[in-house]
Amino acid sequence: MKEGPDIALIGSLIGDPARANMLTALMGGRALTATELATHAGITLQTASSHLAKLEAGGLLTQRKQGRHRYYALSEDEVGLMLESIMGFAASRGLTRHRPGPKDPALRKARVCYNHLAGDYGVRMLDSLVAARQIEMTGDDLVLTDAGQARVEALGIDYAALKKLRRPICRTCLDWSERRSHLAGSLGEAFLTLFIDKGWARREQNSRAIRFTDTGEKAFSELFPQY
Amino acid sequence: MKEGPDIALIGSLIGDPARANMLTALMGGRALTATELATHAGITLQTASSHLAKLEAGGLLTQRKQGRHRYYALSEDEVGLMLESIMGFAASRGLTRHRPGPKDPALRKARVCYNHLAGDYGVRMLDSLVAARQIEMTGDDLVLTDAGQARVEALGIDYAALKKLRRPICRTCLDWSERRSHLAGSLGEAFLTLFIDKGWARREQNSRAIRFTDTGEKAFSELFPQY
DNA sequence: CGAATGCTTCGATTATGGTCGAAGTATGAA
DNA sequence: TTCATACTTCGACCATAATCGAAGCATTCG
Repeated sequence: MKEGPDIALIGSLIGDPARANMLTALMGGRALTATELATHAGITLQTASSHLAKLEAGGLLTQRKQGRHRYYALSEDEVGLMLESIMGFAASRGLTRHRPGPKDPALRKARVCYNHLAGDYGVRMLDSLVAARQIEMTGDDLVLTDAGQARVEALGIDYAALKKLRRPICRTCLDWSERRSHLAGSLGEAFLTLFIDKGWARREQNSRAIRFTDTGEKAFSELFPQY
Repeated sequence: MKEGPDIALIGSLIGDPARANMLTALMGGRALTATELATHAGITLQTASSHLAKLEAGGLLTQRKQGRHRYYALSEDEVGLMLESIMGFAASRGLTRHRPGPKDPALRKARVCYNHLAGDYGVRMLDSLVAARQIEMTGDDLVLTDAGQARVEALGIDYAALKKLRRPICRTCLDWSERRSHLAGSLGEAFLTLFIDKGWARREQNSRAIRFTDTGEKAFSELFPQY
């Protein structure tokens, strides 16, 4: 007669208002930091940390460590579907909810992320490289293909030198504004350096923004077309 | 920034182990009494009553008063779908659950329910009448059609006499074993009386069981074919 | 190397709510 | 009417867990 406690566990995870707000925020499909999620839930960072640990232990969330940030996202499509069905039923009996507002618009286009390009341009660059089969992306792992290596060398990047470094050449980095992956690692740094060296882009003062010149814009669009 | 609390409410309802066990038991699609649900949950009747009131207030359950019993069932298809998605996710990370065992086999086939036929035969009878468009069933309301009225009179039931009574002619009654509706009301009583008068069936001693004779079985199958 | 930021862990407080005993209500049976 | 069954309500107890302050760890920046 002993009934399994599993659906109760999932329910109780969703049942706390703070966690429910976090999950709702993550339903947008973008990864969020612990601090952001704490704000969404209206609780302190300590409490949020506890909740996030529970959600992760319950399999609802996955965590990506990114520098001193921790980005949380829904772990599987199934989690989203489950939440959607609950939200659908809940919506059918009352309360509506509103979407969180947009973010700072200035840095969304292009900015430096430690040492590589991030923002819309960063995401577009990686997307384009993957679409052109110059980088293979399986999950979070990036591998430069032979075609990619040739392309990189043709651009004047010293690939052999990159290989000698202990740092990974290709890494994914979760984008602050786009919340999708862009290219990090030594190759990502090399690309940004290239853009700046060529005079296509330059860093803003007292900001992480990257400003592309007109010729830079044009060259970037030719190098990394959008499909 | 105030996020709606609705999915948290639903989650917390599902999140309690006792309530989760009740909901799981109801996922079989059959209505269950408060006492049965208390047993499934492993709690006392008082506690179960409190839980059931909450689940009903949350819109997950509906209640049907039937004599001194209260039958509870999932309120909508959407509830079942929601629970199914949660169970699917929960199952994908661990515990399995087992189905509750079968019930007393003796009375399942046919028995008297106060004054009318219940059990498998009772359910089959109503199903057949509805399928033949002699009774229209909208929700819990039953209406005898013109064709149904003619059929009833052809069988020798005094429909005019039934109409004079204050009792409702057609009523649904939730079946103890089948947990689906069968025909109650004065017409239900008239049918059972007819079966007994014709010698097709008789009541068992000290039991609520109804035993059909061979000719009764045959006549019943002809009168109420299964589609 | 500090200093600052992002997050976790620990510990204590507090409150929500699950639980059951006892008593009360409603329905059916005798 | 009286008794039995099915269920609800009330009240009190108790355990779980949500919360936050303070301290600790990890990472980046200057």
